[in-house]
Amino acid sequence: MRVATWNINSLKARLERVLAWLASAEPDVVCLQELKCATADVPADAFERAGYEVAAWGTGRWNGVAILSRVGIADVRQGIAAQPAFAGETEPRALTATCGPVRVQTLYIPNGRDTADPHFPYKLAFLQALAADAAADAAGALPFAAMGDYNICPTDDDVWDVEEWTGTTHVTTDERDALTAVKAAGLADVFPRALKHDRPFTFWDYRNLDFPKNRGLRIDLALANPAFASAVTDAYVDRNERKGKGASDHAPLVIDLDL
DNA sequence: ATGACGAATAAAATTCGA
Repeated sequence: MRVATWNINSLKARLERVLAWLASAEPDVVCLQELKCATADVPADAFERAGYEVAAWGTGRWNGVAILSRVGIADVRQGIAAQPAFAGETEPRALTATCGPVRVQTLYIPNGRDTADPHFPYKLAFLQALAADAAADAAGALPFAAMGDYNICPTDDDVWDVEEWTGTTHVTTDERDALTAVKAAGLADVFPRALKHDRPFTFWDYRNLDFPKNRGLRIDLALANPAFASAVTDAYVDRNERKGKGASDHAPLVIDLDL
């Protein structure tokens, strides 16, 4: 089966591209992030016509996550245990569901904004809660992967130019340590292959010709438990989806499984 | 082909993203 994760940067703006990609890539399960719409505004009928059931959680103009599946959706869980709030709100950043033979979690980890911004400790607290939340599924018998936009470059190789990113979020030791703690729950980074160039970046800023110049980051990750990781037959970043008018600034991470 | 940012909200300018 084929599983994918993709930060689409607005479902409303991306719907036609997402539907076209579903038809061409034929994934069985897709974890989406940054819907930027409320749950009630998710066009479930359009996905159903394409053969997918939908579990979604959105509150409005920011954040929002969903899981699409053509192999069933069961045991849906909204948010993570002890999820920290920001500005008094529990934001729509996580959904977990069982889809056929796998259990998946779609994640939109807080950006952090700036190391001096309150959003930064919020990001670290979210990751700390995630490490505890993931432990049970990680140790479970079902193949499980916590995938999505982690907003962290795990290593310097995951940044197009480390010098340019010195002192910014996404590359700090605090964030990388927090990510390591999530992995310590029993999850491994499913490292994808790049379709072009040497490194499998998943995000390129809209500005400054970053995509044509391959100034990218690898921040969209799939952290898998042993049962999931051992079933992986291929993983790649579909950078073709970053091309053209109306593209998201993220490309899908696609994982094929012998399941 | 991949081209100097894009989306939501709201109605011009601001916020957010990474």
